[in-house]
Amino acid sequence: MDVKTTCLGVLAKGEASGYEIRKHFEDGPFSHFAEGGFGSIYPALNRLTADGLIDCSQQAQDKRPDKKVYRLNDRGFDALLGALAQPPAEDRYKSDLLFMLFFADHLTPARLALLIDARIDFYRDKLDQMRNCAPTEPDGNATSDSLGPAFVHGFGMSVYQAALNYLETHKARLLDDVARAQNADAAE
Amino acid sequence: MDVKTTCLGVLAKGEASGYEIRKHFEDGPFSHFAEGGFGSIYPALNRLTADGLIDCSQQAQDKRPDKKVYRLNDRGFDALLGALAQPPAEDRYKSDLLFMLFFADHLTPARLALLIDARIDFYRDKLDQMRNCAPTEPDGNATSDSLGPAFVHGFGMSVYQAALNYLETHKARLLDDVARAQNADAAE
DNA sequence: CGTCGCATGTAACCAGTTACATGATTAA
DNA sequence: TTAATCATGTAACTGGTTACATGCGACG
Repeated sequence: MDVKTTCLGVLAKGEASGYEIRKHFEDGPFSHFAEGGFGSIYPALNRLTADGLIDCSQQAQDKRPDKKVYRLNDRGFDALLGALAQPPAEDRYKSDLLFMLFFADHLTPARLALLIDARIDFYRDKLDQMRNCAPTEPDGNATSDSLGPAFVHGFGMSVYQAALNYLETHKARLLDDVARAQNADAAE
Repeated sequence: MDVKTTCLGVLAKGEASGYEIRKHFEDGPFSHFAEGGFGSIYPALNRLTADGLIDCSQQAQDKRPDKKVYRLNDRGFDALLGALAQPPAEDRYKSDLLFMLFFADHLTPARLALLIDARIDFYRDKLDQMRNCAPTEPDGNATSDSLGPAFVHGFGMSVYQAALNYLETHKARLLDDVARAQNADAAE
């Protein structure tokens, strides 16, 4: 599942420019399981246009480059369905932070606290942000096409919440244990 | 944080061959936040040897290629500490499954069930496997160098458990809602 | 006066994946 | 007999990241 397919997915939810697509990857409902920078999105969009899966309508703007708004067409929609019918690749998760914390005994408690606090803040912000863009309508009337987004949104929040809880409840203990172990070492 | 650094990390916990390192990425304590296949590990190991960060002792074996066991040396350890002192890159998580579930309204309930059940099984297996290789000693005596691994291990289990719980508790509802929405559509 | 947000793109680079090459042993 | 485990490696590919290029408006 490459950037091209991901773009198809974003466009299936509504027309957008390359710039807006990237925002979806960063902040929007796709942010916790997809990624892509300008350097991959713009070429992908050009490729999809050349392949006839999306249409582009140029909108002239004052003192700015033309805004190119892309819209999924029927062939593009079929291509998306095709990707959806494929067996999914395994999730991939990579974390520098966990790698570092794995070697907690080689870090000072101060640095550990810094690293963990930064991540706690990150999760708190992320959760706040997600609470403010829940995909279900305020009146509770879920439309058929918000079922998936709502499910995925809830999944993301659960996982982030679990991560946050873990860090909050185990941080002090880790700091403590590491400090004691290092004092013991120094005393030897 | 590239494969070279990750290999350094694995070797800091004990000598290993390329083959064994890959197993650590797949099953071992590094499996939930690091990855790498043979095609990246072997070149990385050769590079680290050339750079003088690890030492290699060849062990002849019957009817098999020589087993090359690598060991971290002082320079390699310093390099690891250097990497640990760097600001960590953001976590990256990519999930085909979540992307697919996002478009639940375009999938049949049968396929949704298949996808979700497969993932439920995955998390159950993973959690079982993790329970059987907890980094704390059975007697509860944590050594200083198991503090980090134990913390990271606990983190991973919490997050997997949260993901599993979510899928288990919300699966039926999603299937139901999607089926109803699709029936309504067909009736129109 | 700086930097963030808007807005698009290219080119070089690089890291990692995939496929290939080899081959014995053991369990299903 | 088929697949998995052990065991190492190379070469081609591919995909995405990074850095560069351009430029105005708004906010602090």
